[in-house]
Amino acid sequence: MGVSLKDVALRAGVSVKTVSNVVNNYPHVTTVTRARVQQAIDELGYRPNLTARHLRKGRTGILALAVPELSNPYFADLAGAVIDAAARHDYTVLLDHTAGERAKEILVCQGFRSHVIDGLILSPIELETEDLLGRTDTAPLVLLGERQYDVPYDHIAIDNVAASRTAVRHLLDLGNRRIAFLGARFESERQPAHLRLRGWREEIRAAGLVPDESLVIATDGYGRTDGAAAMAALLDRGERPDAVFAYNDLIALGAMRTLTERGLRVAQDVAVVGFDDIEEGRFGGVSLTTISPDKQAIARLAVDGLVQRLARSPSGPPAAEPRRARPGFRLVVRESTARRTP
Amino acid sequence: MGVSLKDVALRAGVSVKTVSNVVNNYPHVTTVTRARVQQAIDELGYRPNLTARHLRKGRTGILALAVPELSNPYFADLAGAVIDAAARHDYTVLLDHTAGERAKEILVCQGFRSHVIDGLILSPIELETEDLLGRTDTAPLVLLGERQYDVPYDHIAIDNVAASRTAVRHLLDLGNRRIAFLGARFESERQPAHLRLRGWREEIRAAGLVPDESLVIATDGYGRTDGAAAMAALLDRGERPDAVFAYNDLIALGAMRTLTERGLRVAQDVAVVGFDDIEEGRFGGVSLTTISPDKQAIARLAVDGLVQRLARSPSGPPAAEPRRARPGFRLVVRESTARRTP
DNA sequence: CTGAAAGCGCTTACAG
DNA sequence: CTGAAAGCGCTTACAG
Repeated sequence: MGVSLKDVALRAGVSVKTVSNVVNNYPHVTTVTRARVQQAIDELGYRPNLTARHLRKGRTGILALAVPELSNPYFADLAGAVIDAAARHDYTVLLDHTAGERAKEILVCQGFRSHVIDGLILSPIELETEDLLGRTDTAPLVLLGERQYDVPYDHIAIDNVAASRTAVRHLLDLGNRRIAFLGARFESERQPAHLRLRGWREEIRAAGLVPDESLVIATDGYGRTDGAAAMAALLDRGERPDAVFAYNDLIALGAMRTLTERGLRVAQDVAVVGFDDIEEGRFGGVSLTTISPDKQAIARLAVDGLVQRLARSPSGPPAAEPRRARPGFRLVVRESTARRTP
Repeated sequence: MGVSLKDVALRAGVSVKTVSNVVNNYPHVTTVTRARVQQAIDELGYRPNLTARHLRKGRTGILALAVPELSNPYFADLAGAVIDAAARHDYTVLLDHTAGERAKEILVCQGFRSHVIDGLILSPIELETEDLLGRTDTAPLVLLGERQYDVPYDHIAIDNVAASRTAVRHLLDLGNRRIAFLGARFESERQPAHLRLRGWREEIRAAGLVPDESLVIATDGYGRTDGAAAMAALLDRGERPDAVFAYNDLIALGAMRTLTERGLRVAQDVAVVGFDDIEEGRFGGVSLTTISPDKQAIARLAVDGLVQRLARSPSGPPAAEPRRARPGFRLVVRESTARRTP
């Protein structure tokens, strides 16, 4: 179908080697030869077959990124940042989403129909340590996010406990005492929300208070509707916190919606802090105070780590020892925690 | 590095052909042979090299999707839907974003470092007809969205004029007469917002009114900040519309933020309608009335079209004649256009 | 039902 | 500075 190196070589009256040299911009090709080859390329409309090149070189130039949901703006933004970071190294990104389901996460880890990728960046939710230990795919893997694993893979995550403590301290400084925590799946040590809940507990204790576990509400998922339902459940139980710290912005935004519907004023009646700093939080009726992780740094660290490993041993088992990177975060104060006017 | 078919064949004491047959689940392999081969595969941990398979078959199993921005929830949701639709056909998705810049869109069209893909789905903003006519890449292409081109490629878009008219009629039915239009790049016939602006004009005329062009505001981009700025500009000019129809939800949400900041009540003072039906619109302080395009259908039509073409002529020039598909849409009425209590 | 061999389009030592 | 040839790992007519 396509035009091959051989066709170009034939037309230019040189060997394929020479054409290859021209295509790959190798030095040491006579100007005149180069011109002749280039002309043949143009006339024939030759385009190199990357698949063949990949087969030969053992690399594809493709990185995969798997996140729970693209519909969560945090992950959509992260994906954009990863695509940009990858482009800087001439890599292209294959995107997948797992819905946060263990089976799908395992599939992705195992290189499911993806022997085509050079490396993988995964943001897991339900994946277990054993799934990772049983991994047979040889492409380098970088883990993202709050989950903790004892496995020999690079791991990139902000300090979730410290970030949560910062958020809770802000709420305490404002005079709040009954601070609710809204989040999903924090039962076990290893689960996603665990570290943020721990930050909530630690900071409340550090203030000399006793964490009120009845103010901890488990959401079903990580979306706006989950936050709205959790807030409603809390209020229905007759609890009336003076502040809410949510696992993420989406849950916080859902909670704010419920507060408004119930006639409670965000900030004045109930202060709210989220986590992620998605742009949406800045544009609601009341803008949202939140923890802003450095997404650019996360994307860059993930991609750079992969690229480095790839340069060292193309698709081999972890050569260098696994790294844990800690990108930064900051608290962004907005209207949802405006100081109450007494 | 990896284990090849040959290694497995050697171990199982059969030819590579037989191993290939087993791997590909071809019938006509003795149960005993199959078992022996399978055992060798397991022992060696053999994983087929997809790149080699691709080279041989001339197909990669990868579809590319290029959207303007992943940070726009509409496109993030669309990307998710495309990934799911592709998975149903055993295709995987390479994602790229163009920032709506012509140069980047051309690059994507030309198969920029992407001879690895079987087909391309592109949602263009600035791309011109000539860019498309000059396309040399042979991978089938499906165009998405409002832009109109006279080119031999599949095009999938809802009826933007009809959708806009529906939105404006809703506003008129509510008794609004001064309806502003907020959108980007609608100057030329071919530009993205042109059809939606046309719908605004047509419906106002159909109501026996004269479209007031001073209520048409060009935004810089398609985001929340652009909508907020456009609304502010309009109010600063002393105009006080009784309704706003925005090119998309993000612009509408930004406009709503400005209205609130200026002490105007959304719905009671100024009704607002957006376009896209992103989830965020349902959770603001005031939920947003919007046009909801059938994203699932759009994704399905795009992927199915590509897959069909691929089945026919793997990466050849458009064999079948180009199709224009028209997925549906509906108006979703929410609080931002609640009937005014007189 | 299975084997030997060619070839997908490229890169890369190895010669000259 | 350029050529002839092997080989990346697979699939697929062609035989048997």
